[in-house]
Amino acid sequence: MDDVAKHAGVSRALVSLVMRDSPRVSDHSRTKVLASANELGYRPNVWARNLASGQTNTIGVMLNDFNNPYFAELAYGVAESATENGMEVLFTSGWQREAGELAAIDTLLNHRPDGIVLGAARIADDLFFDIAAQVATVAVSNFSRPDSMDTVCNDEAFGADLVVEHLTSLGHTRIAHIDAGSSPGGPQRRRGFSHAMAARGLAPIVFEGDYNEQAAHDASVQLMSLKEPPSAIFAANDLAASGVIAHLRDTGVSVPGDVSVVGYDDTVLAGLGAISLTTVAQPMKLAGRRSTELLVERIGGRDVAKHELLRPELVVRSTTGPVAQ
Amino acid sequence: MDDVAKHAGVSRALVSLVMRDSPRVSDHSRTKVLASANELGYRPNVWARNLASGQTNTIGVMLNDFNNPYFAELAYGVAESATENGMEVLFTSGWQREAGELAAIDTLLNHRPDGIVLGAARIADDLFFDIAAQVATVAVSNFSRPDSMDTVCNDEAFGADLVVEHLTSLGHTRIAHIDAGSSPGGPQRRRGFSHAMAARGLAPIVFEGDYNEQAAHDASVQLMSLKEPPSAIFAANDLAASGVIAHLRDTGVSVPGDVSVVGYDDTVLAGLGAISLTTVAQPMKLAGRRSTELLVERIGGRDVAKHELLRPELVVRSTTGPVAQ
DNA sequence: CTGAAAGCGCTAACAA
DNA sequence: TTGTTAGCGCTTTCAG
Repeated sequence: MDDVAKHAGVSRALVSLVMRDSPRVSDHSRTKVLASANELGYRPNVWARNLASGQTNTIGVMLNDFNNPYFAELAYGVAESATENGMEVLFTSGWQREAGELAAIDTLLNHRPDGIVLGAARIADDLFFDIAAQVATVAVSNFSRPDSMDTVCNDEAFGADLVVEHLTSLGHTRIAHIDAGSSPGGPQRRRGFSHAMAARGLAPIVFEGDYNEQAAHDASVQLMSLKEPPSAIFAANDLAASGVIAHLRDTGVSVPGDVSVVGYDDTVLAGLGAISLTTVAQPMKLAGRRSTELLVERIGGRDVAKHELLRPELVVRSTTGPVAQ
Repeated sequence: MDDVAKHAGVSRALVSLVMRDSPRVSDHSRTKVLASANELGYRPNVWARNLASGQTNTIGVMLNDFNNPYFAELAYGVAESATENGMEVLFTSGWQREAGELAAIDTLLNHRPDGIVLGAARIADDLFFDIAAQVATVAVSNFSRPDSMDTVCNDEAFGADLVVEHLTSLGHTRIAHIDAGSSPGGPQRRRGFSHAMAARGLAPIVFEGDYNEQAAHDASVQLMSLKEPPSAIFAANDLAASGVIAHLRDTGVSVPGDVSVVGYDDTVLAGLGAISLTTVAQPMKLAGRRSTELLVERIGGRDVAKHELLRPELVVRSTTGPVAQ
């Protein structure tokens, strides 16, 4: 910094002001300093800056799983909004294991970001409290509502209702849901489905599954061996829907000719030409944007918790059709 | 730190030694200090530590795209190996755009990790030099070989040869490759394919495509309208293969009855029950592990570049079969 | 806009 | 094994 000051013929304090984008520097000085900095290959040392200022201008994001497009969208939303707010973003992954999540959060906390967003973390509630006590925190897709932190969730009940509405409008009445057990969002989707069916005077058929192909495949086997198999299956998510479709195809059942299938999440695989799955799109990018904004507010001083509920949309593709005559 | 020292009744220096896992501290003092630290909720301030020590014990990873399982595996390998080496990992994404990559690398550089991994970065070669001059760097899946940095690549030619060997052993002779143009790895795969075909006395059919569904779909349309359409198609990657399969299915061509299709990368979508694609698996997790290890060596003082070439494997699923009679 | 001075929380010699 | 003493590179405050 001294070198830059010398090179530009100004004081160290001025260089500091320029590097911090202070408004009270003349344009002339600013360009001069910037030029010198560039020429000397000077890059402010964040550690020193953080140490002195107590701020990082960085937000940390813990993603339960890098392998899930659902989180990729969330990450993108956070990054986009953070850039607009002049902040940087660092990511860690929990690799789908709770121990991994803990380590990931620890890494984040070690680097002391100004705020963190927890993507569908499956850690215990009191750990959430611990974390929120240390740094501004927003939890995404976590339905517990501790008042110490903000949350952003999807309106799962509304999504389930969209699915039921779509299927009934196609004439389906025997509709089955393969759920996600107690995995995050699972209970909400199941409840939403049951309500939506009941509201239309239909009996909800629910089988236990999970957010993966195998569990859904197995549930599908049971489902199709019922005396009166359903004419439509609403799977826990896209991956589960893929498992169902694979099973139906293997057993010579036409999709959507004989049975309609709906997924959830609108991940890349749903859009694949070879699958083309009707599904429910969650606004994860928006969730990411909102998370960043909530964090910025928190950092700015807000101290009451906010809880957001986002509305999903139905994306109709080729795996749903009129009920067979 | 002072508080902890006071609480434990020792010197600040001792606390520092304990926090750094120094071997020359008595077990008695260590447990005492650790207990106090825990009780007081003390967490060493990394900024101060980094500033004073000049080290972060962190490695940064730039992934071109969070949405690609190919990178997720790489990330996992890096993380796993880093943990074993007592280091932490921070990720950024380039969101598939060059400007994004630059920003992502900048964020990483700002936090001054001990080393960085560049996952299939598409930035210019001289930028690589710039970066490698600032910090220990390893480039993954980048075939330029500047001696200032280590590289880890997949043996694309070998992978292409595996595909050709598999298809010819099934009796195919009219085999087409939809390539990835000049995208990373594309030229290598194309060349490997041509060599493998030529080595077996077969004429290589090559159409230009890219690493996405649409480009492959379009190429497939052209390919199938040839006077003598191929009996097997080797796509640039799994996504491209999905585009090909969608087109074939839409036009009533049976896979693999009429035409066999092979992908590349063995991403999740290849394993999907609804697709079940024969593909080439790249050892990306291993690539991640090797990257970390190379970095650790570099940080440890090695100053000659190492370049690694990893061997892919063929994964046979349901989209390839004997040539139609 | 400048210059000086204090200090962020820690590490790294060195001496005790 | 412990205590002491300098910094690490920056921000912040304040008077000019």
